[in-house]
Amino acid sequence: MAQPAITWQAVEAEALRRIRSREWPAGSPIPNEADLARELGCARATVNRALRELAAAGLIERRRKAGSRVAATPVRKATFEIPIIRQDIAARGLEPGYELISRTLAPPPPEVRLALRLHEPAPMLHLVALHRASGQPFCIEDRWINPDLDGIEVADFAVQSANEWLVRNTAFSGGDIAFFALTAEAAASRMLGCAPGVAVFGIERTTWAGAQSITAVRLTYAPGYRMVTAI
Amino acid sequence: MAQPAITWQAVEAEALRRIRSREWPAGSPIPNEADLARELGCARATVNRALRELAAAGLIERRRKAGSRVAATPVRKATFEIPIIRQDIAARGLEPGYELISRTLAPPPPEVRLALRLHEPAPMLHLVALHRASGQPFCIEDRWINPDLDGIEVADFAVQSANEWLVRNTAFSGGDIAFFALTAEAAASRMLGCAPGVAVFGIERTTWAGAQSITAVRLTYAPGYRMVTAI
DNA sequence: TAGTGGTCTAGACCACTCA
DNA sequence: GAGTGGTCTAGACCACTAT
Repeated sequence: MAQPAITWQAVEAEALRRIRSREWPAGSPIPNEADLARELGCARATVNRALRELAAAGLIERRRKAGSRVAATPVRKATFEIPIIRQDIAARGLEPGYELISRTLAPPPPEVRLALRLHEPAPMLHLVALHRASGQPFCIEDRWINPDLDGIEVADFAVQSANEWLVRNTAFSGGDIAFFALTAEAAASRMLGCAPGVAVFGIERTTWAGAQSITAVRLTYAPGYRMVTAI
Repeated sequence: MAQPAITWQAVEAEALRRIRSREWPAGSPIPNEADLARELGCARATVNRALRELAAAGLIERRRKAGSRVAATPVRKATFEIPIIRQDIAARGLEPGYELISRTLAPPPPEVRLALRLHEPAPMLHLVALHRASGQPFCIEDRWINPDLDGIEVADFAVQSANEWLVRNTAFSGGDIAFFALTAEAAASRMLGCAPGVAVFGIERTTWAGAQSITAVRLTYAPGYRMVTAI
């Protein structure tokens, strides 16, 4: 090629410019890929790649036959990573610590059964553990695990957190995650070393593989925790 | 082509199978794109697309020259949408309401200046508003806005929330978002109609366009709010 | 320096979906 | 039915980086 090729990033930037300058107003259709490719002097695949990125970011909507249009109400999509807790602690420059508080086999409470879509109150493995960051309490991990998972009978959760064991040893097809605020009650405040009644950040996550449920976990973070990401 | 083409989804599924079956163990290198394409009988671009998706999902790590390897500690990535508050309320089947509490021009507090990377304590537009869901308090919007934005002098924030005005009327190049728990103090608890000291969910967001800061906002949700997404 | 992923091109066929 | 996006192919060049 005599000319340097147009990159898909350049096409994306140009499309973004047109959206922001209202040259392509919100809610209105934009040219089809073939026309854009001709206009910008690049291959349709390049335009496709650029527009696919914008669609993934929620800035345009694409439909076959109907074409693409600028999203009427741009929805910002933010992606954040759900790290292994130990890595989250290490990334903050602190020393990760882990302590298994209890390990029992018991029928889960109704809300856990519901979250995991279980019909029968069969016993599950219940673990409670405390993660520390440079000695300070960081997060309580309260987890229910399907006791029929391969290899779980030999897993030593006193040494390795269930978080890590599961990530490394189970497949996984889907799940839900929820973020919320809760009040640290007596037991939690004792473990986290804070006053009872303090507001703390919580995450509940459920995962399953096909029809088999894997685990439901509630993470309760020490006061002051912030989950941060760039958009 | 006599044979139906191999799709990138098929390549991705096959790679996923090998990772989960430990045929490609965690942390170990996988074949390069050209070899995989030959083995699977498809074009390298197809393999590239599949592996790019897996890399975006955090399951493999890719580096030029060094090749690709299975991530030693797979990081789950979740994407969630940051909706306009009114849409969030409507999506819950409730009737959105909006009430402007105050609108002033004042120098922002230090934490807001810091978040927006401002050096001078120039006055900014300060809005406080309450969003309601079917009459019930839903969320407090406490926002600082750059008063130099185009068209802002004619915007009527008593009618349209700043949230919506900004989404529709400003460009935007980047920002930060943070999620945390906080305690509803006197003023907030009064507006939200809850007891003081209750744990509530908060979001702080900062956005700017190039070197120009746009807005910093803190959203304080009524007790019980959960931010949910699928992974 | 050489190997690997990143990307572009030009052409083609297909799948979805609106009219 | 026909227009649009979704994808595949085969070949090519480039950019980054480990050695």
